[in-house]
Amino acid sequence: MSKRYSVKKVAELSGITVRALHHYDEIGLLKPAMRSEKKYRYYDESNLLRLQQILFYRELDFTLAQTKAILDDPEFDFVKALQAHRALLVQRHKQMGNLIQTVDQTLEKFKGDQPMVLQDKDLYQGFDQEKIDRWNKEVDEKYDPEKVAESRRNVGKMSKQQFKEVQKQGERVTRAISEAMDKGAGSPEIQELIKQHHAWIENFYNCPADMYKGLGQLYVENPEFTAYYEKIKPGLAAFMCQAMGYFADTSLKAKG
Amino acid sequence: MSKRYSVKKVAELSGITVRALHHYDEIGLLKPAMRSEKKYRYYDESNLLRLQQILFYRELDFTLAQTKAILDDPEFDFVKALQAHRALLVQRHKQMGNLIQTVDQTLEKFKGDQPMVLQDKDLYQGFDQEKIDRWNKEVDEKYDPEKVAESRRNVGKMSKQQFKEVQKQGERVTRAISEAMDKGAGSPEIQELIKQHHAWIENFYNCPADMYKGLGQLYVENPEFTAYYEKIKPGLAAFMCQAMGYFADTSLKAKG
DNA sequence: CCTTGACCCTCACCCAGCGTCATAGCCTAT
DNA sequence: ATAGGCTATGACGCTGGGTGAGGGTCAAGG
Repeated sequence: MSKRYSVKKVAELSGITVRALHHYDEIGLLKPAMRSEKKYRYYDESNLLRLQQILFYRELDFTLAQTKAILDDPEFDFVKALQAHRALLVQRHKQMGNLIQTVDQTLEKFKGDQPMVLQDKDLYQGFDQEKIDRWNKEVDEKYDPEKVAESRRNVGKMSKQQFKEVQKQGERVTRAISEAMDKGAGSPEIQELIKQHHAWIENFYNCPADMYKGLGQLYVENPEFTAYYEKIKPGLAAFMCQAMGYFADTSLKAKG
Repeated sequence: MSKRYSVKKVAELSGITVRALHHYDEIGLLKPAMRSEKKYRYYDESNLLRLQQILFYRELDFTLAQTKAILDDPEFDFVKALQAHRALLVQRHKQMGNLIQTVDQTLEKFKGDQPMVLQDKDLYQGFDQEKIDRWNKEVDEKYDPEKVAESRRNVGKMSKQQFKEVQKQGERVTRAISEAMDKGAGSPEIQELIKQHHAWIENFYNCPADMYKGLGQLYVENPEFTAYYEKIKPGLAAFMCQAMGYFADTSLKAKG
């Protein structure tokens, strides 16, 4: 005998708009418990409970798709999801910090009332270079200095456009993997894609089984990587790790 | 005799895509120096220079419209724009910090492996309440305790839906003001809107000339407010301050 | 019983900042 | 001359809804 709530009521209770409720209905995130003959939406208490959770994740800046994934799959490890999301938030937090610093520096320069001409060609590079540096540092801490130097040499030799190109390839593979996650980490489809991923990695440095496995670990342990993969799809970081481990144990070890 | 650069060249040099260049052309942010007979775009060095600046503002998370405004209007005080934008970044930075904390707290709770049931109705309120608290605190520091208490009473008496409603009204007025900025702060159009704004403020507390003027000051001095208005339109914070001051000096003083 | 006003429905277009085709024209090197 | 690389425009896609338009529905009061 639970009460039924009209859209308006729910909107008032929750503080979101009627349109948003329509939207959530459209995308299947929150379907009303029932529809009247005349198509009126009526929600019940379980709907409200779910809405609470939706709003919780929304506040934390999850996308609606992520929220749906979390709520719809009871298997979904939401502690891990939160942890991964945390990494993403930390990344943004740092980035904001950096931007603020950049603004401050710029203001510093122009307080001395120079005319508005930005300092030469190097602006382009600044941010990319920084990312590369950080990446290098990460790798430093975890791997053989020889390999690292090799990677750095390879990256250094590439032109900006080559670099972009290679980067794009990587993204394509990653996206393909994210879209086939439901097949399972050990599936032939995924393993084929992982093979491509491994080949891609070898653009940068030779990467035998152990190292590849280690890289997979890095994806879940290191916030920067985790953030990158979680941004693409929730659970992807952990999934990559698993699939890479499998690949290393089967294909790579058999080969080497 | 400067060189001409094709879209592809420019894309490679700058690291953005050809599509983005098309887009910038469409919105008038970066028009190629010339077009061949067959509509091919050709850029020159001054275009590249401008593109540098565009990318600079882009990195800082300005919108393209803001960037356009800054670059197209040589009168535009870009130091002020940067300062205002800084406030916005700081706000986001803080918010990220808060979210991270929230995640941590949640994780803390669920480390003790309780089932996934969020703690009752209060989630809804949490964030709104917090915002209200902060707002109250701001006002505390600047104003007469009597007025503050009054405001708080009024706000407290409103139902959530009333509050939303009133908030929406305010947003409407603010947006109208932002869209008529070009008329000038002293223009009849703006002053009429400012009158509505003042009336809106008086939903919360009685607000005589001096206080209204002070509120305008707050808009440029206090990062939270500044961020709010700058998010709507760059320069809006300062503009509001000016228009409110004018209104206070003319209409309010004459009346009172 | 009828009207009024509040509420509900479904389209369907709008924002940013491009990505991603689709379809077609252009240019140049062999 | 033909291939393949570059170019153009146009149009739809994404996120999370906002903002109508145009029309049906429901409860209360006269």
